[in-house]
Amino acid sequence: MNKIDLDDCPIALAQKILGGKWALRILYNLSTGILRFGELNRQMPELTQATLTKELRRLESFQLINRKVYPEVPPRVEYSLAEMGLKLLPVLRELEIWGDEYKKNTLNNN
Amino acid sequence: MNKIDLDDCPIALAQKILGGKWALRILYNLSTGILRFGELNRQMPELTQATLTKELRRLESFQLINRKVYPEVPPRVEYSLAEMGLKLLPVLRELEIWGDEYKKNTLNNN
DNA sequence: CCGCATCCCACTGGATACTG
DNA sequence: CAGTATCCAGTGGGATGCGG
Repeated sequence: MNKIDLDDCPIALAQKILGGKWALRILYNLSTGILRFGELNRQMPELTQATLTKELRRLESFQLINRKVYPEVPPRVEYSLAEMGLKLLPVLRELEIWGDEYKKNTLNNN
Repeated sequence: MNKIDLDDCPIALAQKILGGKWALRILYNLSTGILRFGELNRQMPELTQATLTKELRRLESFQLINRKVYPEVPPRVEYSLAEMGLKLLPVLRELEIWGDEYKKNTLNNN
């Protein structure tokens, strides 16, 4: 039933995958390079481990990020952008520009 | 408390404003030009009048779209992109490209 | 250190009916 | 035609505690 949307509208697909509250933030953080779980969490202290884990798994299932586990003790897990995640960089850049501009334009209004 | 995010991270701001389930779809439809309420609704039959109204009001409050009411009978209301909405066009274009690409790359995998 | 399981709440957004 | 009003369900995401 929602296959119709996804076929017709790439934006609907994008919204479905990138929607959520954290997806873009996570990808944005990863755009600077590989990060470990704890590092990601420290850059976004507002979300809990549980939520971060869920989001990472979701993004992984959509093949936007890679998850590399090192069989060590203590464990180490590194996240990085996968191919489709890398292709999202132009979007993130434009979005960043827009967000900055928006803040400037609404400083006096809000 | 979330002012911290908004100051630090333009992406968080963008996600807050553009999040939702329909924001990007609506803006995407309006990117082709001015549309009346009914036309918008026809292009997205999956959402109800009530939901569409709410989203339009929200986007208007963020100054992404303009709402022009014609004092006629039957009433006519036209929606168009406002300044900050127009500045979102590059994002929408990149997102569209990405969505199309994503579909291609996942045809055999899904 | 990294993450899973469980529980739970708030809020988004949908259904439906009515109106100028 | 373009809404409002009301009510309600689903789910996204947070809190907490345990485990390898």
